[in-house]
Amino acid sequence: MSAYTTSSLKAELHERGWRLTPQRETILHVFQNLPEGEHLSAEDLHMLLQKEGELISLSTIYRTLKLMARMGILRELELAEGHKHYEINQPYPHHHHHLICVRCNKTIEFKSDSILKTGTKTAQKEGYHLLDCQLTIHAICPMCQRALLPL
Amino acid sequence: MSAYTTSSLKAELHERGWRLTPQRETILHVFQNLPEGEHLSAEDLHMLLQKEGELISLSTIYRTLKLMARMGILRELELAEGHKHYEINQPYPHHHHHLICVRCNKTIEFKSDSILKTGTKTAQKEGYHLLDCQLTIHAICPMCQRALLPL
DNA sequence: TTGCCGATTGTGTATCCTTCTCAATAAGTG
DNA sequence: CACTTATTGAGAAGGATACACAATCGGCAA
Repeated sequence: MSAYTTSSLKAELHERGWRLTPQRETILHVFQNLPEGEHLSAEDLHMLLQKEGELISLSTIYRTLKLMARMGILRELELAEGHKHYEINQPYPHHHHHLICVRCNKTIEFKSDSILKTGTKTAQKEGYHLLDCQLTIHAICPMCQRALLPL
Repeated sequence: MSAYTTSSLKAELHERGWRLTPQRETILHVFQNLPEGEHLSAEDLHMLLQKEGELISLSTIYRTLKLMARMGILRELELAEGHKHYEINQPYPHHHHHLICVRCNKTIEFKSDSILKTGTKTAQKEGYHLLDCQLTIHAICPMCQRALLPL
């Protein structure tokens, strides 16, 4: 889990016989420049790029998001039902976790050194190569508790 | 986060004007009797019930799984791409987390009191009503590291 | 710089999980 | 026992994601 630059992306791609394309570089840049706490779905990313005049097909977007998640560059988040969100996978001390309301999807980010340590240690102990480690707390936010809405 | 019985399920359903049906009771029983470390997808559950002669429609299964997850009775797990898995949401000291290989989906369970504490404290601090708290570690298992397969 | 090989892209299509619709059924209450 | 309304089941619909394949282009070696 470390910060990525275009050249480190290129290096890691080449290591596996893969290629650095403008599309991959563009997508990496988008996530690098995203404010902390923001995350995008495939559709979000597609529309955002269109607005900027970058026409990258949805297929490529899906392929790239999955690729970068499996490389450990992006984190795959389950913040809402039905689709995934992605954000850059930042190392300590920017690494964080999510507290999510299952009713309205209001999400709060929080940090915890000890969790990251536990995750790192657990992966290491089992011989796994760590990509991402996220604590997801499912809960009901104060407003939704009061509302007493149907589930 | 506490253990559920038929009568506590009934009570909590009635509290909201809902009903205890044989289907809901049956599904709860299945999860209660599942060995620790096992988890089912909607499809798995459907087939398992068919084998036992319990014919519950897929629609009802999906509805019930979601309902129970939102009540905090079941945990929704993302152990593989494309579909969710469910397991009973057990309290301390059975509460556990998952270390998952993103390549082959090999999953290892592990426990951590401190994570559960952190999760509980964080939810409390924000006024959220805790339903579930799970650390998910995405990584590559030793075998897949050696295989050097394409992502 | 040029040419080649093969990875990657884009378009349209296919797939699969999950949700929805609605009439029929049945749980809970007085 | 009757009534109200939540729930079920069957099939259809929806939506996110993956796939197929021809066209394109990145990287490398001459």
